[in-house]
Amino acid sequence: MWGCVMAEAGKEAKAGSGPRQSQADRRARSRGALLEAAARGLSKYGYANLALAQVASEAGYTRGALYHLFANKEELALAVVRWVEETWQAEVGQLGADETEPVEALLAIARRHAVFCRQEVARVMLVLRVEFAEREDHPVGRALTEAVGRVTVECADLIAAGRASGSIPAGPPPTETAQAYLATLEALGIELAGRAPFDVELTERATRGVLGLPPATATATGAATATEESAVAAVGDLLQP
Amino acid sequence: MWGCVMAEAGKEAKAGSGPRQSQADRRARSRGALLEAAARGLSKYGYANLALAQVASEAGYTRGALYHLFANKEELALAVVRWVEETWQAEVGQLGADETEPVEALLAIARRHAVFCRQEVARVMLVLRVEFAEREDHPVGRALTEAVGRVTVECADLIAAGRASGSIPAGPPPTETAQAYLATLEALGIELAGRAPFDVELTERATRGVLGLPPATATATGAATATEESAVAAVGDLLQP
DNA sequence: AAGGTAACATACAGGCATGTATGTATGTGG
DNA sequence: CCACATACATACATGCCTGTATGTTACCTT
Repeated sequence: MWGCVMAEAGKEAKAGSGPRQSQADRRARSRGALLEAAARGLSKYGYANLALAQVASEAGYTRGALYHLFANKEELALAVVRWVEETWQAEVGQLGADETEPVEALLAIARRHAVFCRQEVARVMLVLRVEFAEREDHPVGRALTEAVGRVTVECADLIAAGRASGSIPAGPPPTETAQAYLATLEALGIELAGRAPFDVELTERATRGVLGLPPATATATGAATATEESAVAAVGDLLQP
Repeated sequence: MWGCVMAEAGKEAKAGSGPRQSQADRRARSRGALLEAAARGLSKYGYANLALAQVASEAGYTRGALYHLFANKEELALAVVRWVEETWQAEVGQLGADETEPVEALLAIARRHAVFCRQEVARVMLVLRVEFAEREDHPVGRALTEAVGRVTVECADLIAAGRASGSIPAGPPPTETAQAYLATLEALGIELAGRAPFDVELTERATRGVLGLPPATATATGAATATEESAVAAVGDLLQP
């Protein structure tokens, strides 16, 4: 939902479409441009190193606009976190409910996540999580741990269901396995971002390993990724660097 | 070599052993205590959020001592990076040369790395790498990319050798596979730190997956980890939190 | 034991970024 | 068309942290 707003919110959108525009439009455009610039800045420099003057500048504004749209630096970061979380949930996490088989859901999430990470904004969550992992006193840290906690529970449930149905072999407790699954996803997504098509391939390999599944046969892998690739191609177009 | 110095360099070491101590001893102790405090601080707060006053305070000194032992904040961080890298190489990476079989070397490295990560200082590399990944203009960023690059080459060579000998199945290029292998190690080490024994178990699972190996049989895993555990137990004692 | 030097502690100066207060232009409603 | 609110820009105040300069204590040499 936010994606479309963000996608068209660029530098030229400010003075481009016409001299007459409603206040709500101006506000939405400005907010979107600033959010996107903040997301890029956060993924590049992290929270502490992020200078709000540069964020506003890259969005085509000054700090005045930023402090008019967001209460402070913290609120800006929280808004970015919420936006990325919603986008991820809509583009990737949703598959957890769609697929009927838990194993297929977990593998589909893994593949889509790898594609999702081809956008540079995917780094935001990792960067902030690393920066605030040991600092849960900070509101941003709390928001992140809560967000990750929700996803972890979903994946743990999928793992437990898969084990109950026999499609996933036994192993460490579901929570720890889910944490390992998500950590692997995150790390590989970042590390191999843009190195298509190996990002998807290696992500699936690692995922299968964590879940205790044997390596996929060449034909099965090819078919699965091929069908996923086409369905997933549009994800990368939401935010083109 | 540095490890022993660091291990005995605590707050009480300053005034404990006796009023008479050589200048070199004082310098080494102070440097060690400051390095350890800096490593803890970096892993908790990152580089930008690290206040040198707090580092010095936690080590039992003031900023004056710190600036006497290290030229500036940057040099301090670089010293921490070098120290962690040397420690890792001695305790974990060395296995790459010891083991004769490439596969066994890679799996041994993975297991030992999981144990290595039970120390909180292991987070330092990840934290700094995330903070400086997109900023190679910074000397700390360069030092990190160089350090990671060296390890990546070693692992890529091991993977290539294993594939040549047939013990590792074919897959993505050795460099990308090595990157995925190391990223997985790093992420799981951090995420599962302290969750023994699942950290080792899940790390080995993910590693086998990345390399394209089938899941280890229960007996093989137990035996391997059992022998490793005993040989590796001492590693965690180098720096007890 | 006394001068000298190294190991620190304390005090001072400067920069950079956040947050706020004020000013200006553009849309909005009667 | 005019009062008003909203969207922004500019200017100011504040705080924290780095880096340096100076002072004090402990050790080393002869």
